Amino acid sequence: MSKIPKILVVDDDPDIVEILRYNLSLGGYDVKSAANGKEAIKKAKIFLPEIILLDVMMPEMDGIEACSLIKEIPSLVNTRIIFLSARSEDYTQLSAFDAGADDYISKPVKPKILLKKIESIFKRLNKKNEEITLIDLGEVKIDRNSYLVYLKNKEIALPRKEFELFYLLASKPGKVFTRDEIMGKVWGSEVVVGDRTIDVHIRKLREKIGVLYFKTVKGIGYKFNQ
Amino acid sequence: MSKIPKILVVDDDPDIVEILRYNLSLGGYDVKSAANGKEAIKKAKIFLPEIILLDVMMPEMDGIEACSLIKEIPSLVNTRIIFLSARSEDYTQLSAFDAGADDYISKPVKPKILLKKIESIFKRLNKKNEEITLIDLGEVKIDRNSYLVYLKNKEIALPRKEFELFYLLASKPGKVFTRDEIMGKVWGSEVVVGDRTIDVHIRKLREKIGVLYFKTVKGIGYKFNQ
DNA sequence: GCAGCATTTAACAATTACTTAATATTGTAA
DNA sequence: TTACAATATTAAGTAATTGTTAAATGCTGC
Repeated sequence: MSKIPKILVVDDDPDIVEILRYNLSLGGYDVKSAANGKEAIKKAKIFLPEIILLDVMMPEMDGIEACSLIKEIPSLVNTRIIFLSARSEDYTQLSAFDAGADDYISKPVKPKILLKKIESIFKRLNKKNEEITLIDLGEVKIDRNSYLVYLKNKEIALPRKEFELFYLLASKPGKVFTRDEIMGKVWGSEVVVGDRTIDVHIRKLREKIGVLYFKTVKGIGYKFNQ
Repeated sequence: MSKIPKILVVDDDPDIVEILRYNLSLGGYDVKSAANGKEAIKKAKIFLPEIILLDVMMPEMDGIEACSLIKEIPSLVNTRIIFLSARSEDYTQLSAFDAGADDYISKPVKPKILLKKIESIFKRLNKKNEEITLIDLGEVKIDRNSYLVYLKNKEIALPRKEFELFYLLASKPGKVFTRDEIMGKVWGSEVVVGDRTIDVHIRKLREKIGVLYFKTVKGIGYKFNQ
């Protein structure tokens, strides 16, 4: 993601808008604001924010209604909406989620929590775009949704690391993944584990999926062959 | 929704009652009125309105007290209550919501705003009724309306958290829900509870519904299997 | 304020996943 | 072919996650 993430803040109380705007700006976001539901919808259409912070209680059009309307605008279907409210009862939460809310923060808003939430939403957004939930190679299928692998329609459950490794290799059949690449993507670049760890996992995969699928390229790494 | 929506207007000032009655009638609603809290409760029990407009300041029994009492009447639990008040301070709003109010309009009431609010409440009410309240997987049925679970036609009552967890997992059979996901959707993302809380609830479900339905995906989360 | 249930915590056990270490085997370049 | 570095194979050790209980805490209706 290269662009600066955009956030629209909607609250009828200018003080709250200012506090939020200040904190979010510090967090490096591109912030705009609106004072009510109507204005929010108008501005959102032009601004196209990734996230909208929406007060539940507002004059004229309340947040829940605004949320419903926003969710119906095609260019904003992927916009995440976070509600702000003084009440945190189940009732409100429920109708908020019915209206299409993605998260919920109760007032008074603590800047740290807010920023954390926003960050985690962006992380999720980016992840979603990268990830495909199903790799379908005919004989072999890998379903991230259920964390299952299908081999000739036989269902196989794999432990996490094996699954991730398999998923990585199968994401580009025929491509050779270097050990460094595998290490970085499956284990994370900070984790330090021994040389043999990858081999052992490959072995497990060969055992469970079939030897011929996993080709060693000596000195380089491994590749998956259909 | 085929019936004409019913609204009960409660205010000690006959002029205000008349204005509201006039505007709401134009809006196509079936309107009745009461002049104080006591009368309101009496009439509400018979009239069974979907919405009650309740003045906060009234002689004898104020709106907040009346609201609390109304919310305790079983046949009126689904009735939405909108407060009317000359004051719009936070203080009033808070105690109104504590009493179970669903919305709030400050006087002088602008007919347009009033009608819009009412309309949006009805829209929400209807939407809720339309929404899937029953998950039917054959052997297993989960009914949101009654908060009951049917297992091979045997009725099982679950406590709220267990129910919500079950409902979430069963909403997408086969999908693995991560612990974070479960936490966010069942507990709310702000709530902080210990690591073992989810496990304990899963355990209860396994105990009551059956072990084989709930699959652990170690390192990821849980999924429901039919 | 108390009874009864719901929910959470905490401590520990059990299980599973992951890593390592030791050794064997393989592929390849000289 | 030989030497040797890279990889394979095991089994065992270690770490991480989840399961289980019981007890503590919270909550709700009387």
